[in-house]
Amino acid sequence: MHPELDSFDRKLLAEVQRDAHTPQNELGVRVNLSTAAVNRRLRRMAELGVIDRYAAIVAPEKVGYSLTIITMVEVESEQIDQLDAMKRTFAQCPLVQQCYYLAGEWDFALVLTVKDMDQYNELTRQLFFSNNNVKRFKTLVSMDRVKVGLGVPVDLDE
Amino acid sequence: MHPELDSFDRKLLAEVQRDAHTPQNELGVRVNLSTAAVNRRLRRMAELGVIDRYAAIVAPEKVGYSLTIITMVEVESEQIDQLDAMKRTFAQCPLVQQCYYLAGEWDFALVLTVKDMDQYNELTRQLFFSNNNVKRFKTLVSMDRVKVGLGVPVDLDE
DNA sequence: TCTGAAAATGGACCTTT
DNA sequence: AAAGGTCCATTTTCAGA
Repeated sequence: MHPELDSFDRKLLAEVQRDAHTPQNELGVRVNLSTAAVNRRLRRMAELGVIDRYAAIVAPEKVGYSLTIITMVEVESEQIDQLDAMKRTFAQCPLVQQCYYLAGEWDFALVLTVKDMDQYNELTRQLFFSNNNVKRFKTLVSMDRVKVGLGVPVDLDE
Repeated sequence: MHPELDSFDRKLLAEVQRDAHTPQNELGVRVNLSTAAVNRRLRRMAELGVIDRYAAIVAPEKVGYSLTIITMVEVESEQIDQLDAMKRTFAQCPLVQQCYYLAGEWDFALVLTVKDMDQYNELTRQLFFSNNNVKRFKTLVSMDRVKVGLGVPVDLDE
């Protein structure tokens, strides 16, 4: 089902999720592999899509986006095309960092980065009030981004 | 307050958040700067902490973590040391991708990646049931990761 | 795994504003 | 001074034997 990843691959994944700028020879000494082997394995995992991409992680507060907000959204209609339209709207908005479509009471959870409450207020009009498929929404203000990342666990044993 | 970022810096940030593997000479032609200037600016932003780090983004479903769950947690006591202990617990758990400490009804929102419901069930025991500072928690199952990222908007104008 | 070529990074130095 | 550009040394990546 999944591509075969052996224990070397998984160790590499763990390293490279933490810091993608570690040179491959250094990775080699850490996982006990030659530079070339590291290179081949990383390339392979990128081709397989296991490694989706490499990205710079920017500290939001350093660029003026110091407010993180989580918004729960309930929709009026769950018709596919309505939902798809909403998903597209949310996905396209640069202030929406993350959007999950949920089972249960709430239909969407959004993680938003904004400069301040004013900006959130405006966003609120744009995304929710002016969208007549939004039945209600609930705003949760983050006081502390305790842990933020996209790290996927890798089972180093097994 | 924030470090000064001019329009070149912001363009670079946008590029590099999307794909950190673009070579600096290519970045140079895109933003109209020499390779050396690109290099200096990226390094400076890394030193300033604007660029927190570079990371490989792994596709969770490709490594067997195909379930994303959002859990809301309400605590019993909001004493600082109790809270800190919880924050540490959550932050340390590899299955916890993200953890936000919230104002209002719920105290924490967690974004979790797990293999399946069994694993979530077990995690639930470990993190919530066996923690007597957890008053209650609510599980929201994600059916679609509509948008997932840590991208911070950069104001290309201004 | 080793070796070497090609590419990318990063520093020195000079020039422009 | 502050920042850009060019050129060069070093480091890193990556393919072939």
